[in-house]
Amino acid sequence: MMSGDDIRNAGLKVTLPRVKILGVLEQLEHGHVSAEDLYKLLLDAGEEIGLATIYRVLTQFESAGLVTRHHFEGGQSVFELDRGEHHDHIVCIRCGKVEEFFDQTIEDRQQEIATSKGFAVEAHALTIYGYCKNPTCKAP
Amino acid sequence: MMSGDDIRNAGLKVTLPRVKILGVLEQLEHGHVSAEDLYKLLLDAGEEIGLATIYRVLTQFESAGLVTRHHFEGGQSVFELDRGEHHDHIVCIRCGKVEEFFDQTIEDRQQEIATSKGFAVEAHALTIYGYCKNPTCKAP
DNA sequence: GCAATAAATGAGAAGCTTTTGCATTCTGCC
DNA sequence: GGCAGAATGCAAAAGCTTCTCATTTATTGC
Repeated sequence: MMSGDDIRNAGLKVTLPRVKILGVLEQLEHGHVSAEDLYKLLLDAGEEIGLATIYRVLTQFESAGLVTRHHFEGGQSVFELDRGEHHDHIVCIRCGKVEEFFDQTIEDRQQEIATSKGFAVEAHALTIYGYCKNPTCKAP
Repeated sequence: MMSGDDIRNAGLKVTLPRVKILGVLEQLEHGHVSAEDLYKLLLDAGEEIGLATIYRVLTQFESAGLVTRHHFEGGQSVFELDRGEHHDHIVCIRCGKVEEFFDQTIEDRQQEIATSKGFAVEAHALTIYGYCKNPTCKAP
Protein backbone atom coordinates (compact mmCIF):
# COMPACT_ATOMS: atom_id res chain seq x y z
CA MET A 1 0.00 0.00 0.00
CA MET A 2 1.54 3.22 -1.20
CA SER A 3 1.10 6.45 0.69
CA GLY A 4 2.25 10.01 1.02
CA ASP A 5 5.39 8.72 2.69
CA ASP A 6 6.48 7.12 -0.54
CA ILE A 7 6.13 10.46 -2.26
CA ARG A 8 7.97 12.21 0.52
CA ASN A 9 10.75 9.66 0.52
CA ALA A 10 11.22 10.36 -3.14
CA GLY A 11 12.08 13.93 -2.21
CA LEU A 12 8.81 15.25 -3.59
CA LYS A 13 6.20 17.35 -1.90
CA VAL A 14 3.00 15.56 -1.04
CA THR A 15 0.46 17.27 -3.22
CA LEU A 16 -3.10 16.39 -4.12
CA PRO A 17 -2.35 15.54 -7.75
CA ARG A 18 0.44 13.18 -6.74
CA VAL A 19 -1.63 11.43 -4.13
CA LYS A 20 -4.52 11.07 -6.55
CA ILE A 21 -2.32 9.64 -9.27
CA LEU A 22 -0.82 7.16 -6.87
CA GLY A 23 -4.30 6.24 -5.73
CA VAL A 24 -5.56 5.56 -9.22
CA LEU A 25 -2.50 3.49 -10.08
CA GLU A 26 -3.14 1.40 -7.02
CA GLN A 27 -6.77 0.71 -7.76
CA LEU A 28 -6.23 -0.29 -11.37
CA GLU A 29 -7.31 -3.77 -12.18
CA HIS A 30 -4.76 -4.57 -14.79
CA GLY A 31 -2.31 -2.10 -13.42
CA HIS A 32 -1.30 -0.68 -16.79
CA VAL A 33 -2.39 2.76 -17.99
CA SER A 34 -1.33 5.37 -20.47
CA ALA A 35 -0.94 8.95 -19.31
CA GLU A 36 -3.99 9.86 -21.35
CA ASP A 37 -6.15 7.18 -19.72
CA LEU A 38 -4.95 8.13 -16.29
CA TYR A 39 -5.92 11.70 -17.11
CA LYS A 40 -9.41 10.66 -18.15
CA LEU A 41 -9.84 8.51 -15.07
CA LEU A 42 -9.01 11.44 -12.86
CA LEU A 43 -11.26 13.81 -14.77
CA ASP A 44 -14.10 11.32 -14.54
CA ALA A 45 -13.47 11.10 -10.82
CA GLY A 46 -14.09 14.82 -10.68
CA GLU A 47 -10.49 15.82 -10.12
CA GLU A 48 -9.11 18.98 -11.59
CA ILE A 49 -5.79 18.12 -13.08
CA GLY A 50 -3.76 18.89 -16.17
CA LEU A 51 -2.32 16.36 -18.54
CA ALA A 52 1.07 18.02 -18.20
CA THR A 53 1.02 17.30 -14.50
CA ILE A 54 0.28 13.66 -15.16
CA TYR A 55 3.31 13.38 -17.39
CA ARG A 56 5.51 15.31 -15.01
CA VAL A 57 4.46 13.31 -12.00
CA LEU A 58 4.73 9.98 -13.74
CA THR A 59 8.24 10.84 -14.87
CA GLN A 60 9.17 11.82 -11.33
CA PHE A 61 7.62 8.67 -9.94
CA GLU A 62 9.58 6.70 -12.46
CA SER A 63 12.84 8.30 -11.38
CA ALA A 64 11.92 7.58 -7.80
CA GLY A 65 11.26 3.95 -8.60
CA LEU A 66 7.60 4.16 -7.69
CA VAL A 67 6.42 3.57 -11.21
CA THR A 68 7.65 1.69 -14.24
CA ARG A 69 7.25 2.86 -17.80
CA HIS A 70 6.77 0.47 -20.68
CA HIS A 71 6.94 1.07 -24.41
CA PHE A 72 4.51 -1.41 -25.85
CA GLU A 73 3.74 -1.11 -29.52
CA GLY A 74 1.16 1.47 -30.36
CA GLY A 75 2.90 4.74 -29.76
CA GLN A 76 2.07 5.65 -26.22
CA SER A 77 3.89 4.80 -23.05
CA VAL A 78 2.19 2.69 -20.46
CA PHE A 79 2.78 3.03 -16.74
CA GLU A 80 2.33 0.73 -13.81
CA LEU A 81 3.02 0.84 -10.11
CA ASP A 82 6.39 -0.66 -9.27
CA ARG A 83 5.71 -3.18 -6.56
CA GLY A 84 9.31 -4.23 -6.47
CA GLU A 85 8.83 -7.45 -8.38
CA HIS A 86 10.38 -7.41 -11.80
CA HIS A 87 8.31 -9.05 -14.49
CA ASP A 88 7.78 -9.09 -18.21
CA HIS A 89 4.59 -8.78 -20.21
CA ILE A 90 2.40 -10.63 -22.62
CA VAL A 91 -0.05 -8.44 -24.49
CA CYS A 92 -3.12 -9.43 -26.49
CA ILE A 93 -2.94 -7.66 -29.82
CA ARG A 94 -6.70 -7.89 -30.23
CA CYS A 95 -8.15 -6.74 -26.92
CA GLY A 96 -5.10 -5.11 -25.39
CA LYS A 97 -5.13 -7.18 -22.23
CA VAL A 98 -1.80 -7.24 -20.46
CA GLU A 99 -0.62 -10.12 -18.30
CA GLU A 100 2.59 -10.37 -16.38
CA PHE A 101 5.06 -13.17 -15.99
CA PHE A 102 8.46 -13.84 -14.60
CA ASP A 103 10.79 -16.58 -15.69
CA GLN A 104 14.10 -17.18 -14.02
CA THR A 105 15.40 -19.21 -16.93
CA ILE A 106 14.94 -16.29 -19.29
CA GLU A 107 16.45 -13.88 -16.79
CA ASP A 108 19.52 -16.07 -16.41
CA ARG A 109 20.00 -16.54 -20.11
CA GLN A 110 19.80 -12.80 -20.69
CA GLN A 111 22.49 -12.22 -18.14
CA GLU A 112 24.69 -14.86 -19.72
CA ILE A 113 24.20 -13.48 -23.19
CA ALA A 114 24.98 -9.93 -22.09
CA THR A 115 28.08 -11.01 -20.23
CA SER A 116 29.33 -13.01 -23.17
CA LYS A 117 29.05 -9.89 -25.30
CA GLY A 118 30.77 -7.70 -22.75
CA PHE A 119 27.66 -5.81 -21.72
CA ALA A 120 26.71 -4.80 -18.19
CA VAL A 121 22.95 -5.22 -18.03
CA GLU A 122 21.01 -2.24 -16.77
CA ALA A 123 17.53 -3.18 -17.83
CA HIS A 124 15.64 -5.24 -20.30
CA ALA A 125 12.25 -5.27 -21.90
CA LEU A 126 10.56 -8.46 -22.99
CA THR A 127 7.09 -8.33 -24.36
CA ILE A 128 5.28 -11.17 -26.06
CA TYR A 129 2.47 -10.22 -28.42
CA GLY A 130 -0.27 -12.64 -29.30
CA TYR A 131 -3.94 -13.50 -29.12
CA CYS A 132 -5.35 -14.27 -25.69
CA LYS A 133 -7.69 -17.12 -24.87
CA ASN A 134 -10.77 -14.94 -25.06
CA PRO A 135 -12.95 -16.37 -27.89
CA THR A 136 -13.33 -12.97 -29.50
CA CYS A 137 -9.55 -12.67 -29.71
CA LYS A 138 -8.88 -15.83 -31.68
CA ALA A 139 -6.07 -15.63 -34.17
CA PRO A 140 -7.28 -14.87 -37.71
CA MET B 1 21.08 -9.72 -51.72
CA MET B 2 17.87 -7.80 -52.17
CA SER B 3 16.79 -6.49 -55.51
CA GLY B 4 13.98 -4.95 -57.45
CA ASP B 5 12.35 -8.35 -57.62
CA ASP B 6 11.80 -8.28 -53.88
CA ILE B 7 9.98 -5.00 -54.28
CA ARG B 8 7.97 -6.32 -57.20
CA ASN B 9 7.07 -9.48 -55.34
CA ALA B 10 5.70 -7.32 -52.57
CA GLY B 11 3.22 -5.95 -55.07
CA LEU B 12 4.97 -2.60 -55.23
CA LYS B 13 6.24 -0.72 -58.20
CA VAL B 14 9.98 -0.65 -58.59
CA THR B 15 10.79 3.00 -58.12
CA LEU B 16 14.03 4.81 -57.56
CA PRO B 17 13.29 5.81 -53.97
CA ARG B 18 12.44 2.24 -53.04
CA VAL B 19 15.53 0.82 -54.65
CA LYS B 20 17.70 3.45 -52.97
CA ILE B 21 16.20 2.79 -49.56
CA LEU B 22 16.73 -0.92 -49.96
CA GLY B 23 20.27 -0.23 -51.03
CA VAL B 24 21.09 1.86 -48.00
CA LEU B 25 19.56 -0.68 -45.65
CA GLU B 26 21.71 -3.31 -47.21
CA GLN B 27 24.96 -1.41 -46.86
CA LEU B 28 24.46 -0.43 -43.25
CA GLU B 29 27.13 -1.67 -40.92
CA HIS B 30 25.00 -2.14 -37.85
CA GLY B 31 21.88 -2.60 -39.87
CA HIS B 32 19.70 -0.44 -37.64
CA VAL B 33 18.51 3.02 -38.66
CA SER B 34 15.80 5.44 -37.82
CA ALA B 35 13.74 6.94 -40.62
CA GLU B 36 15.39 10.26 -39.95
CA ASP B 37 18.90 8.84 -40.25
CA LEU B 38 17.99 6.99 -43.40
CA TYR B 39 16.71 10.26 -44.76
CA LYS B 40 19.96 12.03 -43.98
CA LEU B 41 22.00 9.24 -45.46
CA LEU B 42 20.12 9.52 -48.72
CA LEU B 43 20.34 13.29 -48.80
CA ASP B 44 24.07 13.09 -48.16
CA ALA B 45 24.30 10.63 -51.01
CA GLY B 46 22.82 13.27 -53.24
CA GLU B 47 19.42 11.68 -53.59
CA GLU B 48 16.31 13.76 -53.80
CA ILE B 49 13.81 12.19 -51.52
CA GLY B 50 11.18 13.24 -49.01
CA LEU B 51 10.96 12.06 -45.43
CA ALA B 52 7.34 11.14 -46.02
CA THR B 53 8.44 8.73 -48.70
CA ILE B 54 10.90 7.11 -46.34
CA TYR B 55 8.19 6.47 -43.80
CA ARG B 56 5.74 5.28 -46.42
CA VAL B 57 8.19 2.93 -48.02
CA LEU B 58 9.48 1.56 -44.75
CA THR B 59 5.93 0.82 -43.65
CA GLN B 60 5.25 -0.92 -46.94
CA PHE B 61 8.46 -2.88 -46.70
CA GLU B 62 7.50 -3.88 -43.20
CA SER B 63 4.13 -5.17 -44.36
CA ALA B 64 5.89 -7.04 -47.11
CA GLY B 65 8.26 -8.64 -44.64
CA LEU B 66 11.32 -7.00 -46.18
CA VAL B 67 12.00 -4.86 -43.17
CA THR B 68 11.49 -5.14 -39.42
CA ARG B 69 10.58 -2.25 -37.16
CA HIS B 70 11.77 -2.03 -33.58
CA HIS B 71 10.65 0.27 -30.80
CA PHE B 72 13.76 0.75 -28.74
CA GLU B 73 13.57 3.30 -25.98
CA GLY B 74 14.05 6.84 -27.11
CA GLY B 75 10.92 7.61 -29.03
CA GLN B 76 11.80 6.82 -32.59
CA SER B 77 11.34 3.60 -34.48
CA VAL B 78 14.34 1.79 -35.79
CA PHE B 79 14.33 -0.29 -38.94
CA GLU B 80 16.46 -3.09 -40.22
CA LEU B 81 16.45 -5.37 -43.22
CA ASP B 82 14.67 -8.62 -42.54
CA ARG B 83 17.07 -11.33 -43.56
CA GLY B 84 14.71 -14.02 -42.41
CA GLU B 85 16.56 -14.82 -39.22
CA HIS B 86 14.72 -13.80 -36.12
CA HIS B 87 16.84 -12.30 -33.40
CA ASP B 88 16.65 -10.05 -30.38
CA HIS B 89 18.74 -7.03 -29.46
CA ILE B 90 21.13 -5.73 -26.86
CA VAL B 91 21.59 -1.99 -26.92
CA CYS B 92 24.28 0.14 -25.29
CA ILE B 93 22.54 2.95 -23.44
CA ARG B 94 25.65 5.09 -23.66
CA CYS B 95 26.80 4.86 -27.27
CA GLY B 96 23.69 3.41 -28.85
CA LYS B 97 25.43 0.42 -30.36
CA VAL B 98 23.07 -2.39 -31.21
CA GLU B 99 24.08 -6.04 -31.24
CA GLU B 100 21.93 -8.98 -32.12
CA PHE B 101 21.52 -12.36 -30.52
CA PHE B 102 19.35 -15.40 -30.72
CA ASP B 103 18.77 -17.86 -27.95
CA GLN B 104 16.69 -20.96 -28.43
CA THR B 105 16.23 -21.45 -24.69
CA ILE B 106 14.58 -18.06 -24.39
CA GLU B 107 12.47 -18.67 -27.47
CA ASP B 108 11.24 -21.97 -26.08
CA ARG B 109 10.46 -20.57 -22.66
CA GLN B 110 8.47 -17.74 -24.21
CA GLN B 111 6.39 -20.20 -26.16
CA GLU B 112 5.76 -22.28 -23.07
CA ILE B 113 4.79 -19.27 -20.99
CA ALA B 114 2.41 -17.99 -23.64
CA THR B 115 0.82 -21.38 -24.07
CA SER B 116 0.37 -21.79 -20.35
CA LYS B 117 -1.51 -18.50 -20.30
CA GLY B 118 -3.66 -19.39 -23.26
CA PHE B 119 -1.98 -17.00 -25.66
CA ALA B 120 -1.14 -17.71 -29.30
CA VAL B 121 2.19 -16.00 -29.90
CA GLU B 122 2.35 -13.68 -32.88
CA ALA B 123 5.53 -11.81 -32.10
CA HIS B 124 7.78 -10.78 -29.30
CA ALA B 125 10.28 -8.10 -28.57
CA LEU B 126 13.19 -8.63 -26.26
CA THR B 127 15.73 -5.91 -25.82
CA ILE B 128 18.46 -5.84 -23.23
CA TYR B 129 19.81 -2.43 -22.27
CA GLY B 130 23.23 -2.00 -20.74
CA TYR B 131 26.72 -0.62 -21.07
CA CYS B 132 28.89 -2.15 -23.75
CA LYS B 133 32.51 -3.12 -23.33
CA ASN B 134 33.78 0.07 -24.89
CA PRO B 135 35.86 1.85 -22.19
CA THR B 136 34.00 5.10 -22.74
CA CYS B 137 30.74 3.32 -22.04
CA LYS B 138 31.59 1.98 -18.60
CA ALA B 139 28.71 1.90 -16.15
CA PRO B 140 28.60 4.95 -13.86
C1' DG C 1 7.89 2.31 -78.54
C1' DC C 2 3.76 5.02 -76.89
C1' DA C 3 -0.25 6.45 -74.74
C1' DA C 4 -3.38 5.49 -70.97
C1' DT C 5 -3.94 4.50 -66.16
C1' DA C 6 -3.09 3.73 -61.72
C1' DA C 7 0.39 4.12 -58.34
C1' DA C 8 4.17 6.72 -56.15
C1' DT C 9 6.42 10.92 -54.82
C1' DG C 10 7.58 15.45 -52.52
C1' DA C 11 6.33 19.29 -49.84
C1' DG C 12 3.89 20.96 -46.46
C1' DA C 13 0.11 20.62 -43.34
C1' DA C 14 -1.80 17.98 -39.75
C1' DG C 15 -1.98 14.54 -35.89
C1' DC C 16 -0.40 12.48 -31.60
C1' DT C 17 2.07 12.01 -27.71
C1' DT C 18 5.04 14.28 -24.67
C1' DT C 19 7.62 18.37 -22.93
C1' DT C 20 8.30 23.18 -21.74
C1' DG C 21 7.54 28.17 -20.26
C1' DC C 22 5.36 30.95 -17.22
C1' DA C 23 2.13 33.05 -14.10
C1' DT C 24 -0.40 31.40 -10.25
C1' DT C 25 -1.14 28.34 -6.35
C1' DC C 26 0.29 25.31 -2.88
C1' DT C 27 3.47 22.71 0.52
C1' DG C 28 6.81 22.49 4.10
C1' DC C 29 9.06 24.92 7.62
C1' DC C 30 9.99 28.84 10.89
C1' DG D 1 0.38 32.76 9.85
C1' DG D 2 3.91 33.85 6.58
C1' DC D 3 7.83 32.97 3.29
C1' DA D 4 10.63 30.61 -0.11
C1' DG D 5 10.70 27.32 -3.18
C1' DA D 6 8.28 23.71 -5.43
C1' DA D 7 4.24 22.23 -7.99
C1' DT D 8 0.39 23.08 -10.99
C1' DG D 9 -2.47 24.26 -15.08
C1' DC D 10 -2.73 26.17 -19.28
C1' DA D 11 -1.23 27.01 -23.61
C1' DA D 12 2.38 26.83 -26.68
C1' DA D 13 5.99 24.05 -28.57
C1' DA D 14 8.58 20.12 -29.86
C1' DG D 15 9.42 15.55 -31.85
C1' DC D 16 8.03 11.76 -34.56
C1' DT D 17 4.92 10.03 -37.89
C1' DT D 18 1.02 10.25 -41.05
C1' DC D 19 -1.92 12.46 -44.34
C1' DT D 20 -3.33 15.52 -48.37
C1' DC D 21 -2.90 16.73 -52.85
C1' DA D 22 -0.87 18.26 -57.06
C1' DT D 23 2.69 16.42 -59.91
C1' DT D 24 5.59 12.76 -61.59
C1' DT D 25 6.54 7.96 -62.65
C1' DA D 26 6.10 2.96 -63.55
C1' DT D 27 3.39 -0.46 -65.70
C1' DT D 28 0.17 -2.41 -69.17
C1' DG D 29 -1.88 -3.07 -73.53
C1' DC D 30 -1.54 -1.73 -78.11
